[in-house]
Amino acid sequence: MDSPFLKYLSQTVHVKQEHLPLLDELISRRQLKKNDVLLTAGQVCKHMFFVEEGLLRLFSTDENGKEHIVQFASENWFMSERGSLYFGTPSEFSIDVLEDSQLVVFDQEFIEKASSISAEFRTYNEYLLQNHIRHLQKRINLLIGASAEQRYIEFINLYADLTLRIPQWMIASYLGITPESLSRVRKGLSRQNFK
Amino acid sequence: MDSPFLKYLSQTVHVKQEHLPLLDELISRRQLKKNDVLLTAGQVCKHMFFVEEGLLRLFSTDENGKEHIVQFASENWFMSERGSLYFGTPSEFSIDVLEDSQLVVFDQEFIEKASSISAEFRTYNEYLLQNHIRHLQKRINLLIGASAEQRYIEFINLYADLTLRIPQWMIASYLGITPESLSRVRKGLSRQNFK
DNA sequence: CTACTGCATTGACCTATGGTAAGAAGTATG
DNA sequence: CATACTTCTTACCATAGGTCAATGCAGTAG
Repeated sequence: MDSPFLKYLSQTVHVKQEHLPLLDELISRRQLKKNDVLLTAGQVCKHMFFVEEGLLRLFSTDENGKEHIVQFASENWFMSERGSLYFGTPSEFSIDVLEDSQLVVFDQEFIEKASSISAEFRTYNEYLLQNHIRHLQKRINLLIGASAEQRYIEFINLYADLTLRIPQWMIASYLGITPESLSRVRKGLSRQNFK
Repeated sequence: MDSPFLKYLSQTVHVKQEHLPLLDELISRRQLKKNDVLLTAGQVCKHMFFVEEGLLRLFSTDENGKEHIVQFASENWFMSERGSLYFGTPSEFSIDVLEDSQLVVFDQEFIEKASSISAEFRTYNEYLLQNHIRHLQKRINLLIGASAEQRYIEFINLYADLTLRIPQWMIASYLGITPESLSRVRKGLSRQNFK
């Protein structure tokens, strides 16, 4: 009964003990394998996921079939295509599984119910939205103003743990460059005794 | 009494008539001139602005003194550095005035009070956050996956009105390219009979 | 009218990053 | 163990976009 999600709700979201069982009733869990697909572009996203264990990615596929990674989510992160979930419109993005994963699954209705049950949950949900905006804005600022090398350095500072779990070509995709370019960037950094 | 802001609250946010005077009491207005500065990077952002008339921009300045524009706001748009406003941390970004403007000014406390006075306001505020995220994500997707030309075409489709009011070098800055490059992109498009 | 200022354009040249192809190393699979 | 696959790297060339400098063209202050 002491799942990572309940622990997170209790310790991080500060949901009161008495409310935990009420929320626990409303969620379900899924066990997924590497390469499983959770959302395909064109579908409406009906769920939000909380990663208890594993790793997910949110990405788009362009007209040439190239994938562009918008977001990763590992342990204790939420993942969804919020635009599609909230507005009920088809998603431009897909979500799939990079490592065998254990997920908590819920929907928009859960968020509303949980917000009315627990004021702390409501507050935390707004915190998540605000934080997400801050993060995306910072990333845009890097994309319009910084070199591939600077962006890579930012990435490994921010996601040191993920850097080891994610193949480099996916990091390149997240940074908006090709795997070959990232390889060259890394070579350049290693020549400068970086790391 | 029929200010653009109250009209917006009533018609777009769907705040009830009886709540309008309560909210109106809590705001103030400012009249600003082109080039006035509303927020300087390094300061904590204390306000959110609603543009009744005029045009604002949110931008960063990099170590070489180059400006990178993150966002514009014209009539009936809200502008703030939400990260700094919500978290109380110093802003990486600045806000200034591109055209003589009339603004409604309020703070985070207003948002909370207004949310408790008017359920419609609370709902709309969450809508704004969700919409902002959707918009930023889309922009990131373009920055990591699309050419300067594609991004420019997206921009003028989305902001046809602004395209005429904003100097091209600022549009270039928003797109993450130089003014010279934008000029060449435009030349290329005109050769293809674009527009 | 003249001078000044800011913006857009253009050309010549340069640099960062992309495209392609190949090989090396590691890892999964039968 | 053998094979196939994925990832990473490297080399070579191509290209988008950056840099710098010059020009032209308003708008506007004197």
